[in-house]
Amino acid sequence: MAGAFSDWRKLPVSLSELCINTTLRCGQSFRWQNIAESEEWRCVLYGNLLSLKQDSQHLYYRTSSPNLCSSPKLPISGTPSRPPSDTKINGNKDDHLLDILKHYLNLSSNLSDLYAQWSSQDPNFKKKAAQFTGIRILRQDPWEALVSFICSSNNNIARISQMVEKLCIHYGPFIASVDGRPYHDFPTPEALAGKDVEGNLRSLGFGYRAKYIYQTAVMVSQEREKGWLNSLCNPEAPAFGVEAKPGDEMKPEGRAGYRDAHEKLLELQGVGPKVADCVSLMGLGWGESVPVDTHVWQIAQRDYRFGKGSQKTLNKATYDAVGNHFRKLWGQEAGWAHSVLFTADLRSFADRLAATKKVDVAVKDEKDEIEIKTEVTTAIALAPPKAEADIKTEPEEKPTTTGTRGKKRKGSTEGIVHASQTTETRRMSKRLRK
DNA sequence: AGGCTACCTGCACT
DNA sequence: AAGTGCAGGTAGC
Repeated sequence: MAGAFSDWRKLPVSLSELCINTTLRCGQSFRWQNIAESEEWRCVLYGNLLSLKQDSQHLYYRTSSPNLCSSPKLPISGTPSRPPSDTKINGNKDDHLLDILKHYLNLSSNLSDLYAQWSSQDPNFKKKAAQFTGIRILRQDPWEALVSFICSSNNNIARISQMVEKLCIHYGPFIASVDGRPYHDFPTPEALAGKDVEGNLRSLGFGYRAKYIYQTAVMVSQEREKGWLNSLCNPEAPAFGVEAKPGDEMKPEGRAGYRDAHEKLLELQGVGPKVADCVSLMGLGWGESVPVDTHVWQIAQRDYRFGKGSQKTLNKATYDAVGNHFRKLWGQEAGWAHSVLFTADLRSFADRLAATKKVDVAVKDEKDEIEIKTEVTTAIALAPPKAEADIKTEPEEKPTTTGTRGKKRKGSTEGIVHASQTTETRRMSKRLRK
């Protein structure tokens, strides 16, 4: 199977700037597949089968070799901004891959600085974020984000992922096959607007979302201008391959472009305020978008004194009030901060909070820069439940990491075992230690 | 305008 | 072993 891929290339990134093990499975993208044996993550991006893994200093990436996936693939039509994936055979395929990665992983901004800023404004964020560093908002394809989050309504992450996988297999272009497993890209709006799509999706287990997806695909592919969805992007964070332009000024309810995108998304079937905000944040690059779902509403009530007095229920007014509050508290990238707290609240990450024994955070000023020292001490593994002897645990990932094994809940073993991997002790930079 | 309720499905939990 | 509740909501009264 290694033969199907190019050699690993690496990019220097610290775990506090990016933690793929958290970012790729915290409910942003539903398409990344974890390969347990090789500790890598796979997904098709812009027609390329991409593979990622990470250690404390580097992000490693590779792609499936083009000469090995010889089957003629159809051109992806209908998505104008999607750049051709297999141009420049002898050109810089590696550079192209790196461009995709930097864009998708949104690597241009300094996450440590953002965490420091959010922490200084909000004690609750500071407390929760210590165990959840390196969470980055991905810049996903807007259409994929739209369909994925239509699927997400009244649903759980595991099934959303299954549904997105089915969309790709049944309606997305085939890209490559590895270990007998086919990898497809995400389907175009045209593909999902075809005949019998609604009925087929229903029989594939999509439930009432089948109609929403079909109707939205028809609207986007037939009742809107080509490139309409991408035109709703934040001009400072445009679709892949499009040049960035300056945006407008921030306001309490968000920038004008964000409000406009939100309003237009609401016209689509199956898209309410929450889904519109998810698409705005993760697909259109509007950092101030704060999706308020059941989790966030609970967080707002529990930690930010919402839900009292007149605003008992989560209606339109309360929804906007929560978003405005977090924008005021966290600033222009409030949606990023929101995502960190959302992840900390996910059940599949619950062991990370339970296992954490002590957290020390020190912030120090050095000229213009702010350095953060974060030290997270994790409890030694709790005794695994009885029938667990044969459950595979990952080999020691790093010599510096204490061998923890997540407290296991009944059932979902895999998520928990993986969750504890990312909790580890980090040291400040040498520079600061002097 | 704001507050219900039905809606598909699979899985954890009783 | 069948039954219940819930999961990153939305549309339509």
